[in-house]
Amino acid sequence: QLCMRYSNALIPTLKETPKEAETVSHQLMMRAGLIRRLAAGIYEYLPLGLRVIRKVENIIREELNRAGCQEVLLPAVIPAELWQESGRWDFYGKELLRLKDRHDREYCFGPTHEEVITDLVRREVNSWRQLPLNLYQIQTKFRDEIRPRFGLMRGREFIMKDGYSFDIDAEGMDRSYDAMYQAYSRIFERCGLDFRAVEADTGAIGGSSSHEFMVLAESGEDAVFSCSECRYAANAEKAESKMVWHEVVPTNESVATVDTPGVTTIEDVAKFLKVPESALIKTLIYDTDQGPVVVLIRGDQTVNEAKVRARLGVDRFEMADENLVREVTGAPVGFAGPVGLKARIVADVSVMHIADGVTGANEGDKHLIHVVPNRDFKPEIVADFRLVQVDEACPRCETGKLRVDRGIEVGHIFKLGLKYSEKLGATYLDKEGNSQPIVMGTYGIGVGRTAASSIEQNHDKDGIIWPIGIAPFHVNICALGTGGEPFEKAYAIEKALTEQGIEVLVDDREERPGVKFKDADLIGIPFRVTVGEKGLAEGIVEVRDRRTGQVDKIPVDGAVEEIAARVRNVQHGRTA
RNA sequence: CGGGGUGUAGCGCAGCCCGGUAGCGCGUCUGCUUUGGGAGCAGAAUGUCGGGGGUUCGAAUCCCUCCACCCCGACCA
Repeated sequence: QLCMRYSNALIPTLKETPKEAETVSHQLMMRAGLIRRLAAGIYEYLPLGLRVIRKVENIIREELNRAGCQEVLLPAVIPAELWQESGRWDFYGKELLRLKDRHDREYCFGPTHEEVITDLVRREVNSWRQLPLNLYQIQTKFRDEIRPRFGLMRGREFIMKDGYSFDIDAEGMDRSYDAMYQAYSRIFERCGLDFRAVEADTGAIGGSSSHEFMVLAESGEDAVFSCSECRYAANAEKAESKMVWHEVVPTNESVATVDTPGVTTIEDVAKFLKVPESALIKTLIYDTDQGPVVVLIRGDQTVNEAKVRARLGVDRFEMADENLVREVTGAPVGFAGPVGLKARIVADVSVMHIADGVTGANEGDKHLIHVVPNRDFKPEIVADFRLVQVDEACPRCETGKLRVDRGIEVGHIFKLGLKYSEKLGATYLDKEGNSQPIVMGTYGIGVGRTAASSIEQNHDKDGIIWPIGIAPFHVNICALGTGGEPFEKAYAIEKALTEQGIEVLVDDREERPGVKFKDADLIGIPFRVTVGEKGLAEGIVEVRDRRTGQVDKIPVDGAVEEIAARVRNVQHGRTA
């Protein structure tokens, strides 16, 4: 639908900001009449909002189809058996919306579709000749989030593009992954977003790589670390930094016990014993599905639980409660240490560079001093388990420092490997006739979130400033007055522009000019064309650029060509 | 799930402490005037005061309870 008349369109703009809306994108989506809320995290898409959503979807379709992907549409309601087969029925938790039909058979409303697509592929794909294959869909998902917020940014029901690649081997998967990386970059560019592809944590699956596409915005829920000099970027869970370790000479003194009555925190112990926090060996007890694990890190550093989780390959990983701490260490919380501890111990690299350490004695109100790693205790694993901090050195280049920004995750690509194909038995016959597991990748884009993050990046005090690629219309014609020549002229321009494939909203309401201008700014269509009696008397109409605010008077004759040219210019990335 | 908060007209809010039968601004409708940045005047409509229960002669207001929503936290393939 190329054109719309405002007078009979449902565009319920609001002068005031609904109090439920906290972030700019949520506020403006409400005020511009794009969405309305039905329940927590569940929204209605109104005509303008839907148009934006469809624009994003179509950009996704074009780029994915160009990259050789095929669109499918899978069911939203999925039988429990498939999820039980993959093991996620028990694992996914409360986020999974579970349903029962009239026969009491169990289903879930799909939050993601690895199971369904893998099931389809295992039934329909048998030969290496059918691979590689890359299938995607654009569909409504449901995740029963603990706390939905920020409008479309974190809804429970949301529209997502999810895609899956199937290859004969890891090299093929890498190629598919790279193709998606490129396609995603083009998609977000066309959506007019300032984004970064950052390295992401691969979770307990381990080994494979993953990137998140983050839109930089103040309101972002995720931290993005990036290098000031090179292209390194990673999310907080994955980020590494280059630490400089000084050569240390371990103390010759043997371990000694000191009384530290009631002194339990790192800060207090350091103060009490008059040593820097970096001399302490912080000892944290975790409860995991592999049993208790003791994690050591230097006192001035913070454990990155995601790194430990990934390295150990555990699924459940939480801080031990008081009872478990006592069970493992024999002491109350605050006096744990690795020396003589009969437990599974892993350590961050930082610990191994402590020359003369202090740690808990596994006995109430006592600490140990002169502790030397590898002499007094030996961790099972030494690795990078540290949460990086701003201004630390970039792990990739020599010169850069890490900075941190807020980001909104709009896309995620992930090398799955064999996880689902093995669980569900998705195999193919290779050239030698041997059965091989299919190697998979999974790729997602939050469609509504992409639209919302565009608003976060493109707005001013008056409203939204849509990038032309996802704007609900290209041109907003404000016909001033209540009819007569301005309206006739506006309709004529509308018709001519429409014939050239340009999308036009004509504001033909019986409203004063100010009202139309305010709404035009709010809605944020890239070009506003004002057709009024005054202008027509001079033989001109006005074209206003929403982003720059610049107004140009152009002759009525030839106005259509001029407007069309400006739209094309912006569409092709040239400044008007 | 823990902590905090809010539910009164389509939207934003006052009234609640100190019970007396519901109000303001915007929006909506009608008429007249107006018409280049959210008009003016006149008139009008609109509420189970989130639901249920209780106290009371009388409850938006006090008490109990349930629900919804928002914020912070923990959680998040």
